[in-house]
Amino acid sequence: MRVSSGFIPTVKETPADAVIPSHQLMIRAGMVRALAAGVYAYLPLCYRSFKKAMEIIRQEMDAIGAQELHLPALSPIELWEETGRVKAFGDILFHLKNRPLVLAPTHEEVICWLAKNHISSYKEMPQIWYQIQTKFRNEPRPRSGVLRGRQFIMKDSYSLDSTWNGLDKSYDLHAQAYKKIFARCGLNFFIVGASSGAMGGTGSQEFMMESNAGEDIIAVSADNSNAANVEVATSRVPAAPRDSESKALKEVRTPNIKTIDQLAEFLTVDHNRLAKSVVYWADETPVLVLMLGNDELNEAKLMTAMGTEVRPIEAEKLLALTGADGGSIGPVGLRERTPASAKFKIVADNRLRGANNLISGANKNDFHIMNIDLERDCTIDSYYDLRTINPGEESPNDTGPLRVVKGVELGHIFKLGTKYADALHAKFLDENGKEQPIIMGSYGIGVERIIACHIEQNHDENGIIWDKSLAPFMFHLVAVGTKSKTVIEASEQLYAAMQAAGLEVLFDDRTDVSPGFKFKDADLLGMPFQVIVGEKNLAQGKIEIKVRKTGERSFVEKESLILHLKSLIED
RNA sequence: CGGGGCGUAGCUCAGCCCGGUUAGAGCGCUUGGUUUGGGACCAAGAAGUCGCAGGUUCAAAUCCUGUCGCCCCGACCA
Repeated sequence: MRVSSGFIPTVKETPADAVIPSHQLMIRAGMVRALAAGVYAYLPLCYRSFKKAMEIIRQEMDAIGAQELHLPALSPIELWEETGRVKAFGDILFHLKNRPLVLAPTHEEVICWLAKNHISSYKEMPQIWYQIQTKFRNEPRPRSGVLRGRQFIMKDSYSLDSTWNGLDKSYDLHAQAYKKIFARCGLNFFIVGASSGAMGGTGSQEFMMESNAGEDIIAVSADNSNAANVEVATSRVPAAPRDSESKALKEVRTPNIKTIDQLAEFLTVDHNRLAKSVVYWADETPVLVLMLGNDELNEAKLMTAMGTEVRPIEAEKLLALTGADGGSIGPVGLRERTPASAKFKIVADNRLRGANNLISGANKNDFHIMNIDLERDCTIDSYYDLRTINPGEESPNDTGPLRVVKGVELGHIFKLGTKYADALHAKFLDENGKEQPIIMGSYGIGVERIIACHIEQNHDENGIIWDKSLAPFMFHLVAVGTKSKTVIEASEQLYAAMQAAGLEVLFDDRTDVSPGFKFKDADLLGMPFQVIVGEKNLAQGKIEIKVRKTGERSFVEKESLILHLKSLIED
């Protein structure tokens, strides 16, 4: 491809609307243009990279015996009514105005329809079907360039099995394939256990990449072997100590003490003697939550523990119920002094299980109670893991200290089970002639996210730095000094020779821009190797090669250039 | 859905508060000339219903109302 006649609209200035590096660079490098919020045109350079990523995906999917197919984007809304997903997706689902059709946000229903009509025996399974297609979701807030769009390219595959063991096998095949795919794309990823959300099903894992542009917060061990969403993450932290002797309760005056730190200092005690109280509503029930020291309550964990939505109690309401303000609440005597109708629940974090000689609020402003024994002096309804982990704490499987990072979800694999087959009556006859629902799995990868994440991870102040696996072109041939006939001739010859040798080359043959302009563009576009043809080097029979990633330059004899370039690809 | 910001030339933006020449700059584009190893220079040009609709006014890019679009934060996110 020649730059002079190609469509690569680069821009010097950083576009105002783009905030994250990948978005800025994809616009500056002439890869994408936004047509509407969350809707992008993928220009030639971009699409070449997409095709690279898709080809890697295809190879690895084919390798596990998956079969590629192509499904309609339009599907009858009736199909989605049957699985209850018109309601589940809500506003995310794009509806058509003049036909009872929807734009598919994913394809479980269509796969299930196919399976229902054509899979009737256990002998016909397992099957793995996949598609690499555009999906449509009316995201309430598209953002971060192509990372969250209203239409996007997704590799989605679906497994059909006759047994639960079969599903496990199909699922594991995908997990293995995904590891290979992301590794081949040069991405650092980690795997986190995930909730299945509205997809339903019995298990799922996410493939995440660490990135500041990410929307998920993940705790990951130093060696990336252990990762979990902070909403469920745990760490190794010691429990509060239990002394052999529980001392007698004692009320102490603690004037103007508002925080745990102030309290620890005022009473000169360690944090692990302090039980912090926070009060929430779980539906209409007030819940006193005890946390050790300065441990932060994790609302998502509380929600899971309570099995319902939770929200912090209002300050006035708390005062009205207990007669004390937030800083002075505690478990001792709480139920006695609050109206029975309130039905106060008291729960505590696991770190406090059975602890004694604790200090907590006295339910009286400016007073605390010392030497509380949670077993002797109050009734804890339940203990749960409720704390938010902190960076630096030891990971639960002893694989080093945890980091807390933002992550982008690159892929997600689900064991769906029989939810869809049940709803759409996709059944088969098993070995005993008994009718059973088909057991499904579904497995997605975001193609745009592979490219955008790669750019997020591989760029500098000058532009993109492509990995060889995803680069639109392996080589960027730059003719410097296009007034010189020798340069023009030599670069044209090289271009032809490189193409003949099957090398992917972008040829900057422009005669109307300065060398500096070409160099800036070459760095911006970020092909792995720049092959620079200049008059001075040419006079000595040499061609210059610049490695984009390192900036390292070398000079190669013109005659041996093609061989040399081939060796560069091999490394 | 809550909060904030922005819509003026292809791009980045000034002008708006405080209404009043013919609406500007830089980049890009066209033509001619000079340049050519890190986003060159000179000259001459083309390019805008100031997002849209209504209102106030002798007069609106500027003030008011509505509306549409875009970005950011939050909520949400198979």
